[in-house]
Amino acid sequence: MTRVLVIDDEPQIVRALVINLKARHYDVDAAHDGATALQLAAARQPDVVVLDLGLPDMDGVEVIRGLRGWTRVPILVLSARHSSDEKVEALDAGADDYVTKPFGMDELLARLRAAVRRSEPVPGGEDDVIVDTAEFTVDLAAKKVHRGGRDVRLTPTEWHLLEVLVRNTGRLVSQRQLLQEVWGPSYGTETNYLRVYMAQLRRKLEADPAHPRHFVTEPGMGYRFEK
Amino acid sequence: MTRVLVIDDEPQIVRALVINLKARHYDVDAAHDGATALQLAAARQPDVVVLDLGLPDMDGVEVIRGLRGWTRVPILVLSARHSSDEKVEALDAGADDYVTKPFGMDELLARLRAAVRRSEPVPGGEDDVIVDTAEFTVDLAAKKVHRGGRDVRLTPTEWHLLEVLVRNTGRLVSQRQLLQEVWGPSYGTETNYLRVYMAQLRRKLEADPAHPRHFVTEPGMGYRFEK
DNA sequence: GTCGTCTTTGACGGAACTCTGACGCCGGAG
DNA sequence: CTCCGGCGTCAGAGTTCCGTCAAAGACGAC
Repeated sequence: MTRVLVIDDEPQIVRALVINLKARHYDVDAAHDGATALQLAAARQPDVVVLDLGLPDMDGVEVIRGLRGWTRVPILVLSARHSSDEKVEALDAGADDYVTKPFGMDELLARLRAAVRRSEPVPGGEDDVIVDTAEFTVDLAAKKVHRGGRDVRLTPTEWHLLEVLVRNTGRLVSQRQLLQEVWGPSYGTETNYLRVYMAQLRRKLEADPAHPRHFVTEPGMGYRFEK
Repeated sequence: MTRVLVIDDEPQIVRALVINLKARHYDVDAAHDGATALQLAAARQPDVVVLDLGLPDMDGVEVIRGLRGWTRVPILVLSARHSSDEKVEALDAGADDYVTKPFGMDELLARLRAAVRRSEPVPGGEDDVIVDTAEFTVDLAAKKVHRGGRDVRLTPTEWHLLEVLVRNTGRLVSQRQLLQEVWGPSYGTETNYLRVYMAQLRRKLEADPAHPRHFVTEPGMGYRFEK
C-alpha cells in the first residue's frame, strides 16, 4: 500500500485530504508542523509527501531541504501563494510539483499518482523467476536452464513449450492448449509435434529420458510438469 | 548537455521556449505536430519533453501514450485548458507535470529543472558501473572499454548495443528488444543490423571472434552477454 | 570539394532449427 | 491370438536464421 505523509497546519485541509486518500486506499500520516513532519518522515518512510508551505514553526522550503538531505521521496507542494518566485524556490529546493490553493481534489490526486508512478521501479524489473527441480533449474526471466553445472541450450520451440509447462507446474496441460500456445491458434491436432519436442526436452533435461520424472505424459489428455 | 524536445504548433511559443532554453544551454529540438514529435523523440532521445496538448494532427494524450510505450522520459504538458478532467487524463496517461497557459517562463523552467533532476540517477549510486571479464573490462559510467592494456575504440552504435547487453548480463535479450533500444521503437525486424554490429563487437572484444565466449547467440531468440 | 568515419544494405555459404514420415513398442479390445 | 490407437524414437528434407564480407550511402571535419 502506498503511504502518504500530509503536512499542513489547517485542520480542514488535512481532514479533506486524509478522507480522500483513505477512501482510495492510501495509508496516510499527518503532521501539523515542520518538526513533526521531519520526524514522521524518518520514522514512517512515506512513498510520497504532500507539503503545505505555510507552516507555523519553520519555512516550508526548509522542510524540503530537510527531507532532501537524506531522501528522494517525491514531494508535492501546496501553497496559497501564486508568486512565481515562491514556486521556483520550492521546486529548486527539491520539490517535485507545486499546486496552488484552492486546488481541485481530482487534480491533486492525479498529480499524486504521477509522482508515485515515476518513483516506482521499472515494471520489467530484475526479478528472476526461478524454478528448481532435483536435476535442473529454470530461470524464466533470463531464459536459462542450468543442469549439472552447465547451461543447457534450448531452441525457441523447446523454450516455448517448457515455458508453458513450467508456468502450469503440477497442472495437466492439454495437448490442444500446448499446441495452440506454442505453435499458434490454428494448430490443435498435430500431436506429433508434441511427441517430438517433448522427447527433446526429456533428452536434454531428464536424468533418464526413457522414464521421465518431470515431464509426465497423461495418455490421451496432455502433459504435466512436476518439480 | 540536457536535450529538450519542444512540441507545439504555435510558432511564437516555440520560439520563446527555444530562445530561453538555448540561453540556458539546453540542447533543443522542436516539432509542430504529433507525428514529427514521436519520430524526433525516437531519433534524438531527449532528456525531457515539453508537450502542448493542442496539436493539429493528433490528440496530445495520444502523443503521451505513444511515448510511454517505450520510454520513461519526463513529459511536461502545456495546455490552454484549465479543466480538471484534462489534467487528470494527461497525468494518468503518463505525463509528469501539467502547466496551464499563460505560464511564467521562470516557473516553467523551474518545473523543467525539477523534472530533469528527478530523472537523474542517484549521485552516489550503488550500481556497479564496471563489469569485468577474462578478456576485457567495461566501464559503463566512463564509457570506456579496456582490453589487453589499452582502450578499445567503439562507435556510438557499438556502445549502445554493448550497454544494453551488459546491463542485462546473463539474461537473454531478444532481437526485438535490442533493435528497439538501440535503433528506436520503429525498428524490430532488421536483424541484419544486429548481425553486423554483433560481429564488430566480437571482432573488437572477443579473443576468438569465430567462437565467442561472451557474446552468445541464441538462434531465433536473441543474444546474451556472459562474463 | 575531399577525406575519413560510421551506418546501412545486399548477397552468400553454412549452421541451426522445424517439419515430416517411418518404425517399433505397449496396452486394451475384440 | 490379432488388431489398433496412442506414444516414443530416429533420421533426413526443407526452411529459416546467422556470420561474414564488401560496397554504397550519410555525415561531419577540414
